Amino acid sequence: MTSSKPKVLDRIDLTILDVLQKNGRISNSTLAQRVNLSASPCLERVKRLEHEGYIESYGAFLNASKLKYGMTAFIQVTLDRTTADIFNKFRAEVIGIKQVAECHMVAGGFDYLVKICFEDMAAYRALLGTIVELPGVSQTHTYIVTEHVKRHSGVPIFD
Amino acid sequence: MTSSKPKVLDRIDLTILDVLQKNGRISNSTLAQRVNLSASPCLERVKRLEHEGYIESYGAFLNASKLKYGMTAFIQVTLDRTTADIFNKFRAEVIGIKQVAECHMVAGGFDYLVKICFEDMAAYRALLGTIVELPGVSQTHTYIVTEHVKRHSGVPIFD
DNA sequence: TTATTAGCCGAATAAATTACCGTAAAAAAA
DNA sequence: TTTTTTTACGGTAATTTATTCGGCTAATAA
Repeated sequence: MTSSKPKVLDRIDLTILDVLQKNGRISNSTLAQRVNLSASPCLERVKRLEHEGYIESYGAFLNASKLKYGMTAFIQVTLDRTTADIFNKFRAEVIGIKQVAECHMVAGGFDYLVKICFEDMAAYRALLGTIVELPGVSQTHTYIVTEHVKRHSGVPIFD
Repeated sequence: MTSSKPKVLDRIDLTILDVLQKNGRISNSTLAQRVNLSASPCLERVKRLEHEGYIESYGAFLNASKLKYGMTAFIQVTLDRTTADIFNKFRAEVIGIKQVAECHMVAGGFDYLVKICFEDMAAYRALLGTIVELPGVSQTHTYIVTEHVKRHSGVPIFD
């Protein structure tokens, strides 16, 4: 037997996830203090949480405004035919657009909700032109974001 | 003179941002190799990028499905009166809801676009009930996410 | 009870972080 | 052009951290 049992996460595991989600670059020794463990079992738990897939990756949150991507918009996209082929082509191409921060297929009125980031209205027009030309796109509607009320709040750990 | 000049980011700075955005927990020494610097000037640059606000924070991306928040939806929210007071109250309360992953004020048809995560439809109903009761809410429309085509792609660094 | 397992601590060592200094190249001033 | 100043680099060394390993303890199962 190689696989380990699907152990339930205890309070310490959850605290580790909560801390790492908010401070991905904390040192293991500091993390250990936070959860009242010594360094070795703490590191063991972090490794386990990574290997079991609870932690998918680590990243840095950058200031988009300082990097010329200070504006955000959501574009509702409707495709003209809902065949698997059309969907696949659209997906493949939209993923390749760097300014597309997110793209979700949705139920409830249109097909895709695309979140984009860009510098100014000129960049927006160019980007919209690109998206309108994607395979199968029949109509779009844009909502420009005027204020970020809440952003990258992670997964709720302690309710 | 205490403040430093607003230096333009060079290729090395941009590479550092690009790498950290995708791998927030990389060690400084490995990062230094990637950008062909020794450890000390590399660390200096990272610290500078943090202090100048290019890097806002670091985080871990968790697997929401394994943590009982596998479903996502976007809720369009319209408020009944558009006074500053109503907006402020709504903002203050929506921020406090843990399952609200994002909330954006938007122009183009309704007032707020709220992204929520939840476990199942029972949890969704409870959450929608909470949101409908928030100060000033007059109507909502929900789009359930059926597929994540693209997620947490960061800010484009190299176009 | 006894064996087994899981999970912890602490020590030892390897590695990384971080501050400091000397140097060289580039920029600014003379 | 020459000198001065600034900037950014690399190397070194002290400190801190990561990581491995052995052994202890408590809970569980036989």
